[in-house]
Amino acid sequence: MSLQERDIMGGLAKGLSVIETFTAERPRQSISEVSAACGLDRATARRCLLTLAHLGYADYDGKFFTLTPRVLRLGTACLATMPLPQLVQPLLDRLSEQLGESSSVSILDGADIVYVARAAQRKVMSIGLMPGSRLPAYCTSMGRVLLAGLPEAAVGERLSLAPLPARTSRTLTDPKALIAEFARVRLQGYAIVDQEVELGLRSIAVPLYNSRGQTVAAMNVGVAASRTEADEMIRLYLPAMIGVQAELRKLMR
Amino acid sequence: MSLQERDIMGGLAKGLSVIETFTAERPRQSISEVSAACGLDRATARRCLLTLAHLGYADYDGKFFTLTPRVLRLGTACLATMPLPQLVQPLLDRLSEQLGESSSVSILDGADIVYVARAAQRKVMSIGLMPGSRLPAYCTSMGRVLLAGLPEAAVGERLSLAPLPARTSRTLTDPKALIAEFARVRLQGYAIVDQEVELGLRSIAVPLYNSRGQTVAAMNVGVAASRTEADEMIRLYLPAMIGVQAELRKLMR
DNA sequence: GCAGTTTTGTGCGAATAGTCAACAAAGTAT
DNA sequence: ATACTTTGTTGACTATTCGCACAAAACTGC
Repeated sequence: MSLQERDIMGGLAKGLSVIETFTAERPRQSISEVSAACGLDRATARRCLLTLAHLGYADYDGKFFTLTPRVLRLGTACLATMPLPQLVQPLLDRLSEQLGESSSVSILDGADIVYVARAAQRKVMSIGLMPGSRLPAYCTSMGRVLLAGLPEAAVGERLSLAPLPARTSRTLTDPKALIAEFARVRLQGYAIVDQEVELGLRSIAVPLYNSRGQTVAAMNVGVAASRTEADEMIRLYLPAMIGVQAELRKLMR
Repeated sequence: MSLQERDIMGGLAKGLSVIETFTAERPRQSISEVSAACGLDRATARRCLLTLAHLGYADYDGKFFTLTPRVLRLGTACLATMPLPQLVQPLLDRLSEQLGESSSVSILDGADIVYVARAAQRKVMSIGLMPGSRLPAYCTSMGRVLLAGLPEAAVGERLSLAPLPARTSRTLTDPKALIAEFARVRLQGYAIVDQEVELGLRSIAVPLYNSRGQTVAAMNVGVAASRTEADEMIRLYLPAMIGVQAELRKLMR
């Protein structure tokens, strides 16, 4: 065993990767499917699944395994440890009501943004968003604000973690163009994304800082493209967003 | 090792229990704290935590461990496998808008209800609710509907899993009274809870069935006590809720 | 019905993790 | 300053788990 990996528990790592193989496309999996999905030996995958079932994290009908709501405790254990959601939720509710549009807060995880708080005002997106939901960072306004706050080397690394599909005809997918856009976002202090995630949806985002000036999250306002032009968004939404940004900066550690 | 526990992986079980020791009250924990919280040897807890850190599920500053957003992938892996949230969300949005009040869907996990979908209309509760949030089943309208759908033996077991604190002066806490209330709920097909979770909050819930008639979830409408009397809720909200119940029944497998 | 294919379950040796105890380091109280 | 507690780390020994190979069972297509 290698020097630095002396204290790594293989069983735990394998079990967690087994949980992550369950997705919307594969909600019910047999032992072989799981084994193939995460590259484990069938015997090992079987033991992981039986362990999960024994602990109440999975159900087993003799053939297929499914995850149980108990798994949600793991995720909420994490959300609960974050002070950010509780702190921003009231500010977010007020902002959203004031502007009459949906507003969200997200943080970065790998190449994704993860929603941690949301105040929905009217339904704009076809996909349902809720705390814990994920979207790729490169094509979202919050993602661009968060990536713009990272050192350039780290950005390249994150972009290489996942493919950059063109979600709509307007999606920026060229890494160079994206890096240039991040530089622009860093300078102007906000990001606007115009129907790059989904046609008909525009979004503007600003970074959220803690009291030490570190970027800890991003906040956005999303609006139907038919309601507001892209350049109008700056005038209509940005001032109120900057206000929340300043308020939260005082509250965060 | 015993016969049925031959295929249980201790490392996985221990690692998951380590994740669950992180709560809002203990967001940052040292090795010893984790060790004490889940009854593991310090050496074992250390290896679990180092493994989690190595895999990106935790951060380590040399002294304290914190969970990272990556842990959320585990929980959302589960939410994503459930067809229910996607199916009910549009119905819930419509119902909520129609009635002008917040509406939610939840399922049972142990002695808790877990929110899986929510359409917020106005802020009634002091605590923020979102998909993944938990409340004790015994004192919530959705919890009572769900418990009423279980065999009586199972109900007693679930109630004994956790204490039954009186969250307000009106909370039912006597197990016998609760069992009687469940019987009433079962007969009438809905549950009303009047300020037992939180003062100022009333809620009415109905079970949601699949096409085979099994109870798979519960749906509620919550309202400020000052806006609607308890007996008014039946007339104002129940008919629309029954409509959604019938509609969903056709959609669910 | 039967052979071929896929999937699941089970020993066994090799490798790994868990326990316990000792030790070192840091903080606390006296 | 010294003794005492608490905490993190390491090593040795034991027990358990991993992954391979094989056996059994289920599912295919003829």
